[in-house]
Parts: sequence; structure tokens; C-alpha cells
Amino acid sequence: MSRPRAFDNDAVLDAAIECFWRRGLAATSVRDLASQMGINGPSLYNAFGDKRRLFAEALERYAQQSMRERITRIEAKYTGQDAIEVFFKEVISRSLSDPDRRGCLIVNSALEVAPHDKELQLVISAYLKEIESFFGRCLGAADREGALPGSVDVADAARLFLGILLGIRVASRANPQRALLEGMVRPALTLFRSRNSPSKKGDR
Amino acid sequence: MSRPRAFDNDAVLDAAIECFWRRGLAATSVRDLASQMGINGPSLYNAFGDKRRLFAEALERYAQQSMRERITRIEAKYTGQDAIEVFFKEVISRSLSDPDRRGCLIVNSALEVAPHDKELQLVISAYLKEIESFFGRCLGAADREGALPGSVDVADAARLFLGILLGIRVASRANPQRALLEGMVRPALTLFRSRNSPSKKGDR
DNA sequence: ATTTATTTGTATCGATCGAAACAAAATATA
DNA sequence: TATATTTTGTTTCGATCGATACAAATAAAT
Repeated sequence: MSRPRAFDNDAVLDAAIECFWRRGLAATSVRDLASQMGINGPSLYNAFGDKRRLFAEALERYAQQSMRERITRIEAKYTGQDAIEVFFKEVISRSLSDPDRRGCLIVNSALEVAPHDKELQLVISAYLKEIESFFGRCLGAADREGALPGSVDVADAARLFLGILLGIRVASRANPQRALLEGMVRPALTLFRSRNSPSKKGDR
Repeated sequence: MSRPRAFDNDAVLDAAIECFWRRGLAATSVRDLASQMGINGPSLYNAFGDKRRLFAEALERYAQQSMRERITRIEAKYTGQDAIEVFFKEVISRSLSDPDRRGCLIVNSALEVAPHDKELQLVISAYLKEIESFFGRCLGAADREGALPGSVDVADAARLFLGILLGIRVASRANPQRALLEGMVRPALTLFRSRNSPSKKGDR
């Protein structure tokens, strides 16, 4: 009954993600967005409402494609300490190989957007909670396998790993050095019962 | 020989800190700044050059008044694990009692400014390094007192605590809940040899 | 083929951005 | 008191901001 869209919705959303990821919400202009998305301003407003709603859609797509994809992919192959180690290995690898220092759009938004937008704050908090829950599942599995000392509280340890993740994401934008990022994680892994510990003090 | 300034340089810098702290560099307009600082636009430009240089001055003053003040004050009274615990207790207390969720200007800037400003990136990295060094001194003292297990690498543990601090600062802007922030720290404190451990699993 | 509904491109809206031009005001020095 | 130097307040610059008015273009439904 009407003229069809000339652009692919997911493709232009990916372009929007790239803009917001690199420069944040406030510093990305609608003209930048429209240009990178390959559409006109009115098409952008027609399809997404306004800049803030476009951001919300881009953020949700990022959460799906980046965060949840990684979590489900890793949990399909690993459990417990292994899953956590692979997770951080991947995050650090990505952080060190990103010349634009984009970090993580969720973490960036937690700092830039959440304090000034109550609605998005709830969304972003929920994303962080998803990550915390992932760590919680890994730690719960480790606990059931007897891989956690009794002194370790699973819920707190999940919060610790979430904190380390946030720390890595922040540090990687200001000072992306392997020694720093890996050093943030390594001591936390000693919370697990030592297996055939491959890296200890003095190993380096 | 010339007309004197009608405003106190430190006082207006404090007002600028407040602006940048709450809204960041890009989202704070020169008009907002001048208004909150109680001066006119031209006076601002005359005294500080431009918005970016004003930001750099405000950031340095913040680092002195907020970060270094806390570190030196705590190190004058505490050492080792105590210093670290008091540090985090204070940071968490501040984070939970801030209705504007300002977080930490250094951490906010590490995420917002550092990736896009090479000069400020170096400054901000140096600030983060100062914090890491503080943790390193605390951990070194603990190590010399035999309060650290041999499996703990001091340099890495300092990076861990820096990471947790960054994580707390990010989380406190998106989801400032005591259980979350304290939970991020508590497991890391088990890296120290257990003293008369006042809080363990199930204590809560 | 006509109608209807939506998207597209062009142009532009008022508001605000960082920054500065300019002259009046103010004070230490001569 | 006269001069030199800086700050101050008013005004405004060109650029850009988010958002839209409007009409031409497009295609499914009738």
C-alpha cells in the first residue's frame, strides 16, 4: 500500500552502533548518524523517532550482538573458571586490538547516559545485571564442582568479576596495555582452588 | 599596572569542576560554565584560554583535591590492608550519598575524553597510575609484613584494585547499590591472609 | 489506471554551540 | 594626574545542533 524502505533496518542500525560506540550519544550528531547510515535525516526520524530512541535501539542491538552473543557462545563450550577465563581473554584481546579504543558501548553508556536518563538507566542496569548473572552461573557451577573455597561468596564474586570487567573497559579506553588489563584479572582467578596453576608469582 | 581580577581563581575553578563532574566535557557548554562560575564568557576565555584548557585545569585541581587528598590522608593514618579497606569504604560511602551520581571526574574523563584527546589521555593515564601506585604501596607494605600469601603478585594485585575502583565508579553511576559496590570489593580482600576475619560467607 | 500510504530528498527552522570583537571600566605605575 | 595594561560587560560572529515542512517519488491496493 505504500512505498517500501530503501534501506536495510539492521544494516543502518549497525552503522548507528558504530557512531555511538566511537563517540557516545551526546557527541554524535544526527548528521553524522544519517551520513554513516547512508540515509537522509527525515528517513532517520521517520524510522527511529529521534536520536535518543535510535540510540536505545542501537544499544539493544549491541547488547544482543555483542554481549549476549559472547555469553551464550562461551557458555555453550565452557563452564566455571574456564568460561570466566575465556570471557576475559576475549574481552582483553578485543580491547587491545581496537585502534579506536571504543571499549564497550554498554559500559560507555553506563557512564555517559545512565545518570541523566532514568529510562535508559534501567535498561543499562539490566544489561549489567545480565553480565553479573553470567559470572554468577559460572561461579555457581564452579562451586558445585568444589572448585571454590568455602570462604568465597558466589554472589559477591560475581560482583567482583563484573567490577573487573568494567575496570578493564574503562582502562582500555585510557591506557590499553596488556599488562594492565591482564593484571586486573589474574589475581581474581586465584579465588578458585588452585588447579595445575599455570601462572604464579615470579612466572613472568 | 592593570585592572585586577574580580573573581577568585580557585573558587571559579571549583564551580567548573562541578559542571564537568556532573555533565562531562562535551555536554557542558561555555555558557553553563560561565554562569555557574559567576563570570562572563570573555573573562573565562581570558583567564583559561578555551573550554578544553579550562577542563584540563579543573581536572588537575580535582585530582589534587579529591584523589591525592584522599590518598595522602589515608596513608598518613593507615597502611597495608587497612588503608585499602578505608579507601574503598570512603569511595563507596561517597558514591552512595551522591544524588547526582557524579562518580569520579577522573574515571568519567578516562572514558569520555581520553580516547579522543591524546594530550589529556597521557594526563589521565598518569592519574590512574597514581592510584595504582597507591595500591601498590599498600600491598607492598602488607607483603613485607607477611600479610600476603606467596601466590599473590603485588603489581597485579594493585592492578586488580584499580580495576575494582574503576568498576565501582562506573556501577555507581548506573546502579548505585551498596550490595553491588561492596560486593565488588569484598572478595578481593580475601587475597590478604585472613586475620580475625570479621565478614565471611554467610555472615550477611 | 486511480487511489492511498509511506518514504525520500531538498531546504530550512529556531536554538544553541564555542569563540571573539569591541569599548567601557578599573587600577598600578610613572 | 596621565599613561599603560588588563578585565569586564554587551553584543555578535559563523557553524552546527536536533528536528521538521514540504513536495516529489514510489509501490501496493482497488
